[in-house]
Amino acid sequence: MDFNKVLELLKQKGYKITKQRRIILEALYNSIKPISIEEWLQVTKVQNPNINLSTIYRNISVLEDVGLLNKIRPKDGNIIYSLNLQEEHSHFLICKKCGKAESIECCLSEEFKKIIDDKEFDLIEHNLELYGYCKDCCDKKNHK
Amino acid sequence: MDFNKVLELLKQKGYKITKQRRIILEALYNSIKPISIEEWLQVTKVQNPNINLSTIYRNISVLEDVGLLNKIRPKDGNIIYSLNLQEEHSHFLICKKCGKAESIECCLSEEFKKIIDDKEFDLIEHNLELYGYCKDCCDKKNHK
DNA sequence: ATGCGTGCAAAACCTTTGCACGTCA
DNA sequence: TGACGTGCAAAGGTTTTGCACGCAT
Repeated sequence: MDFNKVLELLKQKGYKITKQRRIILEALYNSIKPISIEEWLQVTKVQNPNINLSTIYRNISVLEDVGLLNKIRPKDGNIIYSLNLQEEHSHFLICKKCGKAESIECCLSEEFKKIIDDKEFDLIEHNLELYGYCKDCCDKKNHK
Repeated sequence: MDFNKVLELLKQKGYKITKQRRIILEALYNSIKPISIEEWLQVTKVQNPNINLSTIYRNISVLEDVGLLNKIRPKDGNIIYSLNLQEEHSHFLICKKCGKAESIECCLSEEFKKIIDDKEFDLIEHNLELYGYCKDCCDKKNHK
C-alpha cells in the first residue's frame, strides 16, 4: 500500500495530517520490521527531536481505529508495532456437521514467525483450517 | 493432568509447596477459562484474604520456569493466564524445497479461540501447516 | 475561526524488588 | 535449622490524561 493511501485512510476517518503525525507514520511505514515504542520514538526524533512519547501513543490509538496497526506481543518483552498494509488472506471455519465453511479474515503470519523464531526456518506460507460446530448446528445439537 | 502432578513438577524443580502457593495454583487449575491477575487474586483471596498480589506475580515466574503457564495477550486488555495441562499436539514446518517436515510443539488453540471469539463458532480442532525453506535449503539456495 | 493535535508534566496503572519475618522440607 | 517463600511498602516502568497552546482544515 502506498504511503499516500495510508494518509488518505486517516483523512477519510476525519483525522488531520499534522507534521508530527506524518513523521510518526512514515517512521513505522519505512521500518522493515516491527518496532517497539522506544525504537519508534528514536526514529521519529531523527526527523523532529521535539516529538513526544505521548503523541506516539495517541497516534497508536488513531492507527488502531483505522485498522492499520499490527500489535505483536512477544512472550517476553514489550509490544512491537507494524503497519498492516497487506491485503488480507482468508482462513476458514469449517463446520464438522454441516460442512459449511465460513471465511474469516485474520492473518497469523506474525504469530507463526514468532513461534518458529528459533527454528532457522524461512516461513513463506501457511495453511490453517479451523474445525468445529457452526452456530446453526450448535443450536440444533446442543454441542456447547 | 492431575493437580498432584502439577505439585510434583514444582517439587522436582526444587520449589516448596506452601499454603499460599497451593491456593494460587488451585485457583488457576480450577478456572474454566484463562484469567487476569486481578481475577486470579480475587479467587485466591476467597481461600485466604491475606495473599498478596506480589506473591501471585512471583508464582507466575515459577510456573513459567516449570513450563506450565499459558500467557495469552488479547489485542486489547490485560494478559490472561491459564495452566498448560494438555498434552501438546504437533504442527509441522514443511520445506517447500526438500519436503522435510519438522514437527514443532506449539498449540495455538487459545489464539484461534480468541480470533473467532465473536463468530459464535464452537471450535474443536485445528489444522495448521507452515511452509517455507528449512535451514539446509536456505543455506544452499540463499533464500534468505 | 474552530476544533483537533501536540508538548509537557502529573497521574494512573502494572510489575518488580528490598527487607524482615515466617514456614516448608 | 537453613533456605526458600511471603507480606508489605516502595520503587520502576509503561501508558494515559489534563491543560494550555498551536496548527490544519
